[in-house]
Amino acid sequence: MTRLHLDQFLPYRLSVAANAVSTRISHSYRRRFGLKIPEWRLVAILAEHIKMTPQEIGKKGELDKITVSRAAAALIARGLVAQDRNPKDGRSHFLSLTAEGRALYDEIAPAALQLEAELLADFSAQDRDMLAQLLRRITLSANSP
Amino acid sequence: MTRLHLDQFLPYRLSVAANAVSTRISHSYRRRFGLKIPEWRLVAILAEHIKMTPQEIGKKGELDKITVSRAAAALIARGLVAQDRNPKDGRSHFLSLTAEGRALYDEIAPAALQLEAELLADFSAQDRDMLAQLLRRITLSANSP
DNA sequence: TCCGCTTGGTTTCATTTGAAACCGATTAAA
DNA sequence: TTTAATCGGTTTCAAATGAAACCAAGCGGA
Repeated sequence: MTRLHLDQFLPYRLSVAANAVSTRISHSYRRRFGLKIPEWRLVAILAEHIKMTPQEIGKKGELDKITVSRAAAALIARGLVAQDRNPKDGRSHFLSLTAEGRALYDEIAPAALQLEAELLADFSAQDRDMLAQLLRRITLSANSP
Repeated sequence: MTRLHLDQFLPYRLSVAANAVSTRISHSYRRRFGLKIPEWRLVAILAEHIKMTPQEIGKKGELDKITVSRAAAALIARGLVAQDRNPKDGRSHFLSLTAEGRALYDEIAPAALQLEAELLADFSAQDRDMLAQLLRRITLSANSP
């Protein structure tokens, strides 16, 4: 039987990599824009979709409903996100970026891309595609019980 | 300028993948062996190294000293890990697995490998190597500046 | 229509996490 | 030596997270 070596154990390597990237990034977002990761995700999703219910956002961004709720509350408090009534369903509501939210996004997006570019600085285009694809497969695999 | 699409944004994909794998795994460890991830890491490291100071463990396993300290305390309380004085330095001490800790490890290791095998079920050997290598590079890259 | 069941979202509470303060032991400098 | 700075590790405190309870609003069958 193959012995277990932590160094070569996928869940370990994955966790270490994600952690390294995520702390690097989150410090940057936090410091420069006052956003936590879920808040940033929510902004990014709304920037791509105009108008969404919390539930749709959660599904799209792999955030649970508690997280979405809290991130939205924080962003609304800062005037970056607005809430509309959902005429179809009184329990729910739509979220969207305000002009101010959009402006912040327009400022963050290039910074985010820049940071990604730094991380991937010495990856070829093939490497990048490969990595993206492998991560997607792992995600599927981990989610399919 | 390339637009930002969350779906294709590396930090996002990486975080989603790591999260999926990690929640899957941590539930399993927790339920079956009563271990949290850092505790499991500590056990795995001690299984490979016999005797180590908390500091060495932290370096080896990418755990900060607080985390190591707490994991060790929990494991010692359960009788899975023992503490020896470090004759060279009175501030520090050595940690090692007890017989009981070793026995637990011998039970977990195959389960961990099994779980990894499931996650990687439809990955070729090349895919696995590629993934491992890419993750390592990303980690370095994120930690470097 | 009424009543129980589900559903979207929020709140509460307990647990986890990380930063900074802390403590005793060691080293370096005077 | 004595004293100051540093270092390994632990503790404390505040913030972040997740599970479960909760609250309306909608749904569905009698």
